[in-house]
Amino acid sequence: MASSAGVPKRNTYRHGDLRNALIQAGLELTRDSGPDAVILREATRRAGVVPNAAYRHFADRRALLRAVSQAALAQLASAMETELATLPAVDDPAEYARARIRALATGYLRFAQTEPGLFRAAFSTTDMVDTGGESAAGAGGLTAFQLLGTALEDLVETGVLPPDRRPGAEYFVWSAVHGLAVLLIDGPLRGLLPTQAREAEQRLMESIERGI
Amino acid sequence: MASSAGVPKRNTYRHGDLRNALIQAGLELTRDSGPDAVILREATRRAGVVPNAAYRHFADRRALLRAVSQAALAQLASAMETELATLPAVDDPAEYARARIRALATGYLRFAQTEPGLFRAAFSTTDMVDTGGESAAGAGGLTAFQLLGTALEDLVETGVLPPDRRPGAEYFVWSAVHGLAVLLIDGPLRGLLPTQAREAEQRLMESIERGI
DNA sequence: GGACTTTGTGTACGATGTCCACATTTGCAG
DNA sequence: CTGCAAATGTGGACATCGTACACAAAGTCC
Repeated sequence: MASSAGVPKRNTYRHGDLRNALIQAGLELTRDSGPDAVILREATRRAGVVPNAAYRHFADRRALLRAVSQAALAQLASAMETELATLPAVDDPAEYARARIRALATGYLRFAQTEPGLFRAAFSTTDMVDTGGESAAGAGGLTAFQLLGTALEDLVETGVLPPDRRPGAEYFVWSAVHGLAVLLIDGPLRGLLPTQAREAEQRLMESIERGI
Repeated sequence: MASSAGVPKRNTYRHGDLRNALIQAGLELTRDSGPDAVILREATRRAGVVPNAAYRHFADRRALLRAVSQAALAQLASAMETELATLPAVDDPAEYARARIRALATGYLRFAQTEPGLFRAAFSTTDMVDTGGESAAGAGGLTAFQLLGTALEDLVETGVLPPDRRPGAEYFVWSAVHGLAVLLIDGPLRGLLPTQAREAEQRLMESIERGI
């Protein structure tokens, strides 16, 4: 019932790119619900391979989940980069730096709400030591945190953020944005109308700018 | 291996308080890791009852998990109340109102770090419609959000928070605190030394006060 | 062209969630 | 009281999952 012979039935004994196929399948699985939906057997099924084949590429289910998580983090980073790219040029460098922060936050929140399953997966694994690992980076080669970091750096250089308030700033910004994202998709703010969600986002970003 | 006859072996046919026993067992299970550890069969085992008995009290595993989640939310609220209670009296009502907010945040963060498993469980269930349900309230009868709400109310009354900034304020405060909690126990900030965690908390609370 | 390594297969086991039929007890109507 | 329905617990069964172990096929390298 889960898989109805939708697999191309490879004729080579080797799959060729199983590891990636499994991660891809994992992404699909997590997409419409969350990391719990990443079933090892189902992933191998979709890759047209016997369950145990997965163990040639991942130590166990959790290892697969970690890889999927990395891929999801990369997508998050890409979403943020994309949002950055839409920024129109602004004369005032200070204002531009501020706009970049807002854009990053918007990209983060947008991604969380558009792809809650992937977002959950991205932050699921308790033992993800490497949110900074290169496999978590977006197309531009930077991870979500590095993106935020450089934006904060610019904020300091343009004189918007006093240097003595720079240390720890990412903790605050990131916490606020991440917190809202989580509350919106899993927490008690889930079920807010899109309009209300936007209001909350606006309100949050104002407070971030004021509080940073 | 999991359960080694540690159950009092009831002699009555009826358990008497199975529903509660199951929730209690669920809390124990979730305590040292998270909601995934809430195994229905294991819970019944600990209650000294056959697996299917659970279905007389819960529709399925997820229903049990919801109940456990509510209980965890209640513990969170209690932790916050406790933190509130430790506040020494202060003359300045404005300063006192501010201190209450800080205390609530501290209680929230402390609970998350002391009992990460319970904290995860509290916010695990995707369909928790009732974070405001009475079963989620602490000893004082208020839920975590109600506690925050009344504190914000006081902030307005004492003139600290301009009334026009009141709407949506809880989204911001809560997001920031919740976000840090999550990042600290699951996210990339996990593994921060306790001292560093405290610093991050301090920094966050300053920014919250500034940004609110 | 053979030996070694990598990758996929087959079979099997224990554990879990849940279903269905049955057993025991409680509580209430008469 | 008595008897019967509702509530609660038991037993057995099934599909599914993660994973272990032994084996098979296909690359790789001398």
